[in-house]
Amino acid sequence: MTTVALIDCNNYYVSCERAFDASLNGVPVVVASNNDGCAIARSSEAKALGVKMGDPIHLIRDRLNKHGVVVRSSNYTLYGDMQRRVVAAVEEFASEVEIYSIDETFLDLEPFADRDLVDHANAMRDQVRRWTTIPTCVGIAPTKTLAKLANAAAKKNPLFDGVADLRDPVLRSWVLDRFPAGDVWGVGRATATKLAEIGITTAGQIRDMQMKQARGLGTVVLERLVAELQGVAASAVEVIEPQRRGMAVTRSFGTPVHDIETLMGAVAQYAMRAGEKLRQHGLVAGQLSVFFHTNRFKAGAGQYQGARRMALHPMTADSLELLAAARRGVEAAWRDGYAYTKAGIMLDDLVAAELRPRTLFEGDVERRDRLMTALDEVNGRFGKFTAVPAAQGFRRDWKMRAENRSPAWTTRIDEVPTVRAD
DNA sequence: TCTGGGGTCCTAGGACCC
DNA sequence: TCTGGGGTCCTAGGACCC
Repeated sequence: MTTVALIDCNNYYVSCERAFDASLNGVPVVVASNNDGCAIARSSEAKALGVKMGDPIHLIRDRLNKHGVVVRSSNYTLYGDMQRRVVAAVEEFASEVEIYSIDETFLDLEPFADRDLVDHANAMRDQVRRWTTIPTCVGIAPTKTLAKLANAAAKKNPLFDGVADLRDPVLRSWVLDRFPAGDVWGVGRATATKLAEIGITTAGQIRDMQMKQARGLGTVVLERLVAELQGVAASAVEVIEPQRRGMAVTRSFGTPVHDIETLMGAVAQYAMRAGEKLRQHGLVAGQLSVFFHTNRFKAGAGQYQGARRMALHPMTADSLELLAAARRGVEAAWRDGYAYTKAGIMLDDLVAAELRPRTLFEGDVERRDRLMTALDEVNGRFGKFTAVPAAQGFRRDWKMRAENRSPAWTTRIDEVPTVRAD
């Protein structure tokens, strides 16, 4: 038997915004996705007003205004930096820590299993609060899937007061019988529908499925899920970050793009950013895909999706090589006469830079490496886009909207909060 | 005017091989 | 006229996650 906990930050992006702006406390707050498109985080007050995850901001604008909901553009630099602090606050409470997402961390609590784990979890929550101000909930159970479920129960049911320890089988069954099948981690819309067709609507019923039935209805994924709900771990708390398989830089445009030069400018910026990400992770890529498409939500408008995949040999993390490949892809896939609203670059076949296969005719790789290092340093020190290739252009009409972005409170010296005594 | 941006894993089916 | 029985690898697409 293992003992797993999941600690999850409440309304994470909103809580990060509130950490540096007390005026947001007690009022409804929504954090919008890139381009100020959708609601991706909501304070409890905003949830109470009926704002749903993924609601398009422009469709609910009136309601937001009427209730005085504060809308913040997303500030991922801030959220990423705050995550580091949360993880640091949590580490001493577990033997192993797996960062699962920007606001969730799995903990191996096996060595602490004979303590009162509710007390243990509350001490951990206090520490996170003190270090970051961020409120959290904790779920404890024998497997990760059950810990996820326990966490959801801790959040939803006031009875638990923020910490649900479901190691006790009787309590666990009680919760599972009342937990909607579609809310179980790993059960999405398609699977929920299939389950409902055979009368399965609770987590308890999924747990009681025959393995063969689970396999037949879904795939091995559902089979594993049944095992996890039965308390048999199908996945462990993983400390080591797995090798990444792919990487992407994609953005919607603030205004539609009609000409290839402007599109190239956007794609050039994404290529530069993709190279930077590769180098940060010490990786090289073997394949680059570029795509661009029209607004699929717009009925009646001409629709087109352009995409090309280019092999990169030698494998590379050189932004200028990525840029050249992306340009060739755009040229090949371009079609006049459409209003493009989104483009992106995806990298595949990722390999650690030091394991990169060598080829003949590579050119002066070291010199280019030094150029890229210099580029990263300049842009790191003086801000993004200080040094850019001419192809990126100087006008960025297409750039995304972020009208209510909070400052980089914790990561840029010129934007740290100041306190005045007057 | 207007709907995010990342990721992972699994399966089916085609191409190709002996 | 006859037309096996395995393999592997790759890709596209679906489903799911935050």
